[in-house]
Amino acid sequence: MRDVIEEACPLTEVIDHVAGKWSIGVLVAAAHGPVRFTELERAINGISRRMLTLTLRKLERDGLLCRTVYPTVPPKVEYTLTAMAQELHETLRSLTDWAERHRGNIAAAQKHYDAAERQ
Amino acid sequence: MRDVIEEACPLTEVIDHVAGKWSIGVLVAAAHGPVRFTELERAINGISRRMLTLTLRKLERDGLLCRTVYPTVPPKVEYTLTAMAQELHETLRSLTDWAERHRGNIAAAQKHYDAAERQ
DNA sequence: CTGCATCCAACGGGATACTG
DNA sequence: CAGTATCCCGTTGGATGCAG
Repeated sequence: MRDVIEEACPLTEVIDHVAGKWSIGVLVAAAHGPVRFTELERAINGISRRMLTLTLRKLERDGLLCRTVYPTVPPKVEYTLTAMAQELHETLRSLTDWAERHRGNIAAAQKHYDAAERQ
Repeated sequence: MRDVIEEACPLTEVIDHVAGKWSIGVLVAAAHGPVRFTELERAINGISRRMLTLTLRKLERDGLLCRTVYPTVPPKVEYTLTAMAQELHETLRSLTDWAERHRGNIAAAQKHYDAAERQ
């Protein structure tokens, strides 16, 4: 069998861009237009300021998020998905569909597996 | 804005199933038929026995992988994707496409971002 | 051949406090 | 408002050795 890592490489790259605990949340929250820092903080339940900042920086670095600073007082910063990220967001819909079709099966499989182990 | 976590939930679930460092590799390696433990170990470059085992168990628990033991000497174990996992594997193709279309842009964005930071 | 057990290092991520 | 700085801990994953 061929080296599978090389074959799967582009796939793992995508995953890495969104694999953080909060990346998907930001992606979804910013999908329908520009969002401000505090809006994100409220929309993404449980995220800390620190993690929000880190996630935003990472997504910005990857070219998925566009950061616009308005030099006002108090400061105002808006985050927008890039075209690339919009496309990704739509692509991810098929994954959501898969998840919704099979989440029941998965839960059942896990339950069954755990029951068998405990014996 | 609504609670985004809830909305993105099924999506993060899928990611979790595949987010391990090696899960995708196993998924791809097993996509074209049953594979044995040692085959996987060789196909997935750099994986340790420990991590291979852990990854296999996790995928099996999630109902993505089917484990068949042949009670021979020496032992022989085959891993096969379940129908659900096959479906997932095909769904992931669209992600691969996205990655291949944009990996250049992403690399450029990162380079640009890093250059701007270093000033 | 196919694992499991143990030890250990690195990293992600939470809590908290401070700032332009 | 939109961050940055520190500290700290749990989890992930690598290395190695043993076993059915």
